[in-house]
Amino acid sequence: MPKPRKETMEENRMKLIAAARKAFAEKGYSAASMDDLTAEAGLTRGALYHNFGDKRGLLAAVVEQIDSEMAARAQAIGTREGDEWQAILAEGAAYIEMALDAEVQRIVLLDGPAVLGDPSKWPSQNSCLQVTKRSVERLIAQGIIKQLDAEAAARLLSGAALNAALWVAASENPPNVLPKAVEAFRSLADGLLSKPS
Amino acid sequence: MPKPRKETMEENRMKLIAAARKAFAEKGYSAASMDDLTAEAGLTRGALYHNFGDKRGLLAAVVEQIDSEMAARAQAIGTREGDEWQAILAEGAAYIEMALDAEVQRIVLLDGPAVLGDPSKWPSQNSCLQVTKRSVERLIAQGIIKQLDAEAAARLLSGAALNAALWVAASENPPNVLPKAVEAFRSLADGLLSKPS
DNA sequence: CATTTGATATACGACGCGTATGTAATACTC
DNA sequence: GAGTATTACATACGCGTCGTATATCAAATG
Repeated sequence: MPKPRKETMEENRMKLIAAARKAFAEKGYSAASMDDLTAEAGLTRGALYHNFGDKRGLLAAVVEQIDSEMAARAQAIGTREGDEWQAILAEGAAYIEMALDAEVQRIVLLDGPAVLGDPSKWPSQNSCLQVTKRSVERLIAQGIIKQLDAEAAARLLSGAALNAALWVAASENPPNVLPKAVEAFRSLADGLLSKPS
Repeated sequence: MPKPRKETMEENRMKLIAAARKAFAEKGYSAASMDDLTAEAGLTRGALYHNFGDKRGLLAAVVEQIDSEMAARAQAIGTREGDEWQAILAEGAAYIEMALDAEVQRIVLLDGPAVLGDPSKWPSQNSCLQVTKRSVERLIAQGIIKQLDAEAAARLLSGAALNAALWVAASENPPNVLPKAVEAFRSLADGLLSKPS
């Protein structure tokens, strides 16, 4: 009773991605060795090149996984809120907190853009951005925020949030400055409102 | 009459930095070869390692140069404006436009953070951030914007601006989306005002 | 059961970084 | 001003890594 082939291949893909997540987060993309990384997963570079093409392909797969996890989490947090405006604020705060995780920071915020280019061109299309863009579009339709380009507004919001997170994480005492960052973010976001509160 | 030593050394430093700017901008940091780069400057890796320690050191020097150029330009643009609030808006727009330059983008926005870490920990202390932080502090003192943490607000503003630029640059038709980004940035910034206009 | 497909392993070549050592010219010291 | 020390830069080497080309071996297929 041999194991079906598709199955083991998918297992291997997951093992490689998992090992890559760890290696990329700990050593950074460029310092992570593919030999070490694949050995950690009990495989060799052969499997890696067959599945992902090259090192960049592997990074793209890892980024996509993390990005979609973040988007799902942000959306879940957003939909818990009563109104749509509170939802987008909560999403933003959630991004800031998620980006405090070293894995997210190193892989998605630092190495990702440097190696893969701007998030708007990623294969995964950057789920996080998609989510906030949808939120912005709904808020514009409802007349709650100004008639801006939805993509621009989403991009600025997310950029502000993620940069805030980088700043918090690099600070001496992250738990201490995190609330300041969130407060500043919420203030900034208020600027999008058509009727400022 | 031999040339003074300090002088030729400074010349060589500048030649290396200039060559590095070009190479890093064109090929990206990791793909830029130090052998090629130094040859372009009429030197060898010996000079490079003596002057900058390692490849990262060279990147740090390049980043510092570009960053200070950007800060000077932004400040010049800011002081042309009548009141302080208009000044900071103009600075933000200036950052967006400056970040459309491939050199700035590739070196300062992408490779810089990935290789050197968060800008707040750069040796140059990131002159751009310093400039906007000062502006924010003055505006807070004047009661024009809310009583937020100046560093947080500066960081968010700059993050929004620079992310906007990345988005614009990656778009199909940059000249077309640039005004949208600037408009969105100005709206966002309004959120910092203590008395929204 | 024979054959083919394809997923993974192995072997190879090339390149780039960092360091250790060499060299020559300038800057000190008496 | 001659001898020495300093040091800016060049050269040579070793190590590690990536990407590809080839080999192997198990599973799918007829």
